[in-house]
Amino acid sequence: MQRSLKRSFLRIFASGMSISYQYNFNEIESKWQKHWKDSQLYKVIENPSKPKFYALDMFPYPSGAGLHVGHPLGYIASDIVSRFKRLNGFNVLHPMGYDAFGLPAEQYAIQTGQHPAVTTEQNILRFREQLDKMGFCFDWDRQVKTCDMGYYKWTQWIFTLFFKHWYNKNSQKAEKIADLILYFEGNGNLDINAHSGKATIFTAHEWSQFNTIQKEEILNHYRLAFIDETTVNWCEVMGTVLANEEVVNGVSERGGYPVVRKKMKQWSLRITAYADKLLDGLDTIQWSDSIKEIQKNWIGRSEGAEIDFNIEGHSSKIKVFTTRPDTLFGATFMVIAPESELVNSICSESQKSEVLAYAEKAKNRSEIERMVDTKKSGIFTGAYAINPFTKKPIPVWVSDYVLAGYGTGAIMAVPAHDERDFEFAKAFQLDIIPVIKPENAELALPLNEAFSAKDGVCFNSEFLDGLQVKSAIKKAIEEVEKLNIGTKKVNYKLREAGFGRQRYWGEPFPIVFNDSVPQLVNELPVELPKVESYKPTGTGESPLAAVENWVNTPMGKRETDTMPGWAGSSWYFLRYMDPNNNETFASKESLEYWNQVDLYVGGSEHATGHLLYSRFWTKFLNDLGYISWDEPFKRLVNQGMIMGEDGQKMSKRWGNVVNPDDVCEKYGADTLRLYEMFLGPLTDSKPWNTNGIEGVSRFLGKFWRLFFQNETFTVSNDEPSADEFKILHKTIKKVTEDIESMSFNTSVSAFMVCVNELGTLKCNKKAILEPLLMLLAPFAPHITEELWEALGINESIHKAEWPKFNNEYLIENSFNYPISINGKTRTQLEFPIDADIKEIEASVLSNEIVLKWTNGQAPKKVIVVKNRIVNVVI
RNA sequence: GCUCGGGUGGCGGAAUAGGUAGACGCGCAGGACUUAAAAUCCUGUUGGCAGUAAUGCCAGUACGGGUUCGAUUCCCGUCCCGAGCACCA
Repeated sequence: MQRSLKRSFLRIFASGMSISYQYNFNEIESKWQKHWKDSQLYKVIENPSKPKFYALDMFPYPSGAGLHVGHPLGYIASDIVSRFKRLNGFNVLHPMGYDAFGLPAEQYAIQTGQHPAVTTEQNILRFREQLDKMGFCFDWDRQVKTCDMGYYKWTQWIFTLFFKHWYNKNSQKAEKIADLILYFEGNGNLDINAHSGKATIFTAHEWSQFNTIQKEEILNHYRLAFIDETTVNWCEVMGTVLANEEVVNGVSERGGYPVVRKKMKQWSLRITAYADKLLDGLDTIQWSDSIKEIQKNWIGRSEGAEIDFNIEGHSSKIKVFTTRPDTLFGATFMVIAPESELVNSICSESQKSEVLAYAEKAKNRSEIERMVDTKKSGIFTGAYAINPFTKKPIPVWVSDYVLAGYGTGAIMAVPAHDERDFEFAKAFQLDIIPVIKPENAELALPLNEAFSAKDGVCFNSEFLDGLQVKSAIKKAIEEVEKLNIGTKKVNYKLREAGFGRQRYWGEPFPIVFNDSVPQLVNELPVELPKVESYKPTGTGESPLAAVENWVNTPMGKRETDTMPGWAGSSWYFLRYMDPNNNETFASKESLEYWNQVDLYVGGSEHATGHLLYSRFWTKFLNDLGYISWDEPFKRLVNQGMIMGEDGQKMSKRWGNVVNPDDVCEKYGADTLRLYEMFLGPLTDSKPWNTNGIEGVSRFLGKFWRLFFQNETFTVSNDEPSADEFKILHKTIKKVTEDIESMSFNTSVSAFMVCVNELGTLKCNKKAILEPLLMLLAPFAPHITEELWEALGINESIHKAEWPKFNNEYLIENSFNYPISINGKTRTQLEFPIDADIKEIEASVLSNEIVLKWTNGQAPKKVIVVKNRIVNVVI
């Protein structure tokens, strides 16, 4: 009695108001959200005395549907890391904004006539309201919206940089077009090693004779932003060009109208200049293997040779790309793409009408037809090429299995060693001559499939006979180069990035045309004008084309296409560093301080779009010296999808959408945050489970009640016991490690274990609960702040210092060994931590359960792994 | 077809420099408190067999092999699921 009276109890009343035994999360959360906002707790300013950490979420497109519980998953994870880093002494940049240009807002405008700016703003307000309820530590002063003029001014500015630069393969850098022109004036272009289009060779004198239009045509081949003839998805019924995602299975997503491929002139960015850098850079960043793999495949680098084939009776040649020059002796025919210019020029008179008819039909084949019908089709041109090694004439065919856009649009066909060529040869009874066989075996002839393996030996191949494929490739290229008919060559699947959209709701180009010569507009921004109608013009031009007083300027006619959705998102991570700067896209100092994004969280669906383009723009800006690094995102984590309770994708269509507002209302934001983390590993897809949230909700209730006795807030100043310290430090260790490895589900579990154990011990000691509050603060910022205040601490818990882990509390003096017989655990025995192995062995062998198994026999072997396990082999 | 992931209780998932499989939570069953309910707390919960019970034995991490004293973890083969690419020469 005397002792218990002597125990000192602290009874603390937060700011004169007693803290309720009931955990009123709604009250607590709105109280602190307001408080944090008023006190600008999350305001971030550059502070060179502190190390920085940049945690970024992929900014959302503000759709009309609002957020469902799947959207904030990644935001919660990055929020936890941000808060954790801040508590560990980092100055953390954790911003949010909106990817606000795009199709859905425009579609909505077409239907309702409401200006996209208006509906976008409404949607943003709704998003903001939802985000605010979840207690994120975003610095909203740094918000960016890609559709703001103050933002897209700089998107346009970056475009002007692309326009004003070319890629020099010698320096491996983008350089000024102005300098290139100076060079042309003095030297022509013979010695320029550029990543460019097909520019013809000219001398300095010839250059001086070209007129402005001719000069621009040439420069267009060099510019990194250039006008290109590209294939677009044209929907005749809708009278508009469609984006790839608007075309599903060859028909328009809306209405299901047929879509054809149509050539059109539009802006492109010369991303292929950066193909190698984009590939090599992957080795320097911490991204998931799958995303790296997707980008690798997308870039699709392959090494081989380009070889010219003479055509009998023609002066022109057929240039082909092949990765297997070692099989040249087996090339028995050639195939050119239907789009190839050679189709018309080489085919014999007798074949002409048939060939042209085939080519025409193949060119217009829709995607859907191509997908359904993979049988080989083709037609003989009547022309023969000469195999440069065998000197034999081989027929030239046209077929749509050869793609115009890859390599040279023509191939040498080696049916014996390529499956597609084999199929074609079978269909049209063409010669199949094997030239590679397995190392220690003969090929079974006649072949019933192509032998395409790359580990084999050449035969039937004169000077290549007996060589392994790898060395034969080398030798064949040497020979081709000696004969002056070809050269070593690297090819990429990566296409130039189409940069024009025939749409209204996007960034206007800072371009006017004067006699078809594009010129930069110097005054930025070029403002997006208001229009009467958002409907497609039917001509394939954007609705801007109808705004005559905007299109026609004293300088010339404006470009009426707008930039694609990915323009604004390719550099937004830089703007957050200095979002309100009117002088430059971001100041040198802020760029240098915040530097690369340390952690980027977002969906994997952007693997070949946004994530590739951002890397491209970063490398380009690095070339120009605007930024000092050449990869934007050091570490990338792709959160998984949260599916509906029925296991299907969460969507209005299935009626399985869970709204985070409702969850916050019913359980509180802290519970929502904790539950989303507890569901499973961040990167996995997993279904939502309404029952599951109860468990997390109960946990927070238990946690809250640790601070109460007899329904009164009561925390003791007593010194904790060894057990209590052990529980705390075990949790510090686990949670710290788990946050670093982004294993949030297991840290929530560690909290539950900790609270269960402290509950059993009825521990209410300040020395334990105070550090525990800090551990939980990144996950559940409101409840911890409330209890922190109740402990009488004035400064916010989110400005505190992360608890230090002390291993001494975890040191045990004994270990409970699992004792197994033949690998199966049969009992357990406790031994001192430093017990002698011999003693353990002797003691184990005399144990009665072990004796039962050994049955008096001496064991074959006894394995003792110190402080791990004992295994007795009998 | 090719490439990359992944298959663990009724469910979400823990545990891999090889060392007690199923942490934590849900669900379910039983119990305490209550006139009752809610809330809260306690106990049990991989399957099979045996036993009144404590408990014991057998099987078990998609399937079949292998390496090892010991395999969810490493190796080989098969099946299934998911994602990406898809005539790229």
